[in-house]
Amino acid sequence: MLRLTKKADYGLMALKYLAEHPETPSVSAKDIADTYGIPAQLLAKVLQRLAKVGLLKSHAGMNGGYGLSKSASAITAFEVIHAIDGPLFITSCVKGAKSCDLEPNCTVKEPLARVNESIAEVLKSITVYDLVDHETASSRAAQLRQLVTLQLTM
Amino acid sequence: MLRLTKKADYGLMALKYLAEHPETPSVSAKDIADTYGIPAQLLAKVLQRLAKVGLLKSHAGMNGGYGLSKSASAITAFEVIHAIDGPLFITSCVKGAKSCDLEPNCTVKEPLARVNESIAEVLKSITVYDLVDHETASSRAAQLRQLVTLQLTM
DNA sequence: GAAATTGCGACTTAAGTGGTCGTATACTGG
DNA sequence: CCAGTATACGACCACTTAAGTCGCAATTTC
Repeated sequence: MLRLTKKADYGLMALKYLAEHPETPSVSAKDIADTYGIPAQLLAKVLQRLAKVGLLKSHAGMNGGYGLSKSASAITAFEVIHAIDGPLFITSCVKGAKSCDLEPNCTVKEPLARVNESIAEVLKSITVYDLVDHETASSRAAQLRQLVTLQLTM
Repeated sequence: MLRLTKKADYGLMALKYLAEHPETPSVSAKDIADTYGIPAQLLAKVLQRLAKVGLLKSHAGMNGGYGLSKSASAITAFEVIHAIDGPLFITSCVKGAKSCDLEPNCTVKEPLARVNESIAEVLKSITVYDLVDHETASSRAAQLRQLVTLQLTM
């Protein structure tokens, strides 16, 4: 399967929304949730986590809400996903510190760790800015160039 | 999270095992399961799926079992994962044909589809042969070179 | 002080994964 | 041709995780 959680989706959508509306300094979770038709309370929790790790700045009270705490181009998809879903491991055995408990030779783990790295680098190369629709060939090319560089220095 | 299922892990481990033991033309699911201490019946089902899509050839009866149906270097991790876990989608909304039902602007979907592509290419660049431990710098370099090429032609 | 909004924990429900069981089928060797 | 070994396959259960809800406290604005 290898899929993102909906929470991560929601988080990315919200960040994209904020990046697209720089004129409004603070948008409430409810406003964003209504825009996309997603559960407000669930989105609220997602945004709270993003605020907790410093990707968003929050403001309680009337006309409060959330705003990007830094430039959209400085926020990577990796940061967002990591903040919401925790560290990503492609292999199911490697969880935190404890390695494959009973199986001495989960021999596939080590090679797949490198695949994991590659995927992480891909996600690190995508920023919230990239999600916004200035889908030009140039931005795409720059993105790929960066990816290649990262792969080679891995 | 973004993790593989254990079934996929098992499948890759089994294929690696078969690649490491070319002298035995046919190995039973039970033998492989015992080697790694994984549930035999579960592995059996995994291998049955791999046989069904043609990655393995199976042989019932005494001294029966499974064998690679083609060279280890011709079997990609992508094929294996796809056969076991089905198509991989990084976004949770895009499932099969039906797109985001109620949400008209799941605006993140399209950019992430490209990320999905990249990940698929990474997995396609890893073969069962690569999983076997001839962990030399040269094989690693070749692998990266291939990856870069794929990314650039995406 | 009332309304709006974040912050946070507990809870419920739905879905997916991991694993087991039973049975049918196919092949091998004595 | 029979017994043993193995694949093939569907149904089923248990457990974990994800999705979503509820309730309440704290904070800010008007």
